[in-house]
Amino acid sequence: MTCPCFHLRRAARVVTQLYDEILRPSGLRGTQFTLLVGIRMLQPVPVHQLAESTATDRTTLTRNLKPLERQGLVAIAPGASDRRRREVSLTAKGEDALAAAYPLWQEAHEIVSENLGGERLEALISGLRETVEAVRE
Amino acid sequence: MTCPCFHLRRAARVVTQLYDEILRPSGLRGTQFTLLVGIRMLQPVPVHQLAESTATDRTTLTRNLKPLERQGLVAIAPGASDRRRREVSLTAKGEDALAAAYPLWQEAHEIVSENLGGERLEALISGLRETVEAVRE
DNA sequence: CAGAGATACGTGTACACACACTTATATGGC
DNA sequence: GCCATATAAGTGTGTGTACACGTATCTCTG
Repeated sequence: MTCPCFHLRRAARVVTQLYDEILRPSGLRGTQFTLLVGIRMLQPVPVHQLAESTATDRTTLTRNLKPLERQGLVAIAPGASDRRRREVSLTAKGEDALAAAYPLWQEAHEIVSENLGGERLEALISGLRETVEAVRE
Repeated sequence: MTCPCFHLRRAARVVTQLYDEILRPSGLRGTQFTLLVGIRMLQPVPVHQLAESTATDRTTLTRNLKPLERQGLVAIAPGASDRRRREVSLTAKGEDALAAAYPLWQEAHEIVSENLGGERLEALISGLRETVEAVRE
């Protein structure tokens, strides 16, 4: 079987499990780490823009933000100029959590990079980028 | 950001959405289609072996089989030689559903293949296979 | 400036995913 | 044959994912 849907999901499962395991001491999941990084780059950012920039469904993002908000890692405030918007930012606690998790994230990255080979990893990520662009128009 | 976990998950989301959309008339999700194909190849297959062969957690598989069993597409019977096992097979209805969905699956595959380019798709899938092998030992 | 259409967002529902924990059955050493 | 251990599987819980639908707010046209 050469089904891209199957292979993408399977690889995502395996790699996510590795990241979750390594990141465990930080209390963050892999998805949560990357979401916090995304917020950090764009903050304060309305939900729809965060959804667009991560190719996540808007309603999924609402749900994914829930545990982070509950833990006090992100703050969500109504937009000043447009009251329909809800603008997401990191809290100080969120910054700290990200900083604490960073070495673990690096460790996970190195494991993947060493096991797969740096060049192959680069090529894979390029391929994944191209795939997103190709499928998403 | 060159995080493999992020890029894998993002690409998996985008491609899964495409497959789900194209497969919709069949009533199957992309994951369900590939799971049925896996069962078809190995049937009758105990849950743990199906989990191993798809790199899915065993408990995830139990849950994923639920809707398929409810729709009567798969049958799950206690193992004859080992009563701990529960052996999974396609029903006739499951075979039919797979056959009906197959042209749609082909269509989705062609869209990805044409948009990305056949060679790139091949390379991507090889990279995904290698990734699973590399991370999984 | 009123109302139509567009935009931003949340909730209900259902599936996908996995860890911790528990139960049932098989196996092998004694 | 009995019991310790290993193996196969399910459930509880929490997160990740998205579609259908409904609500609030904005914008733009008449």
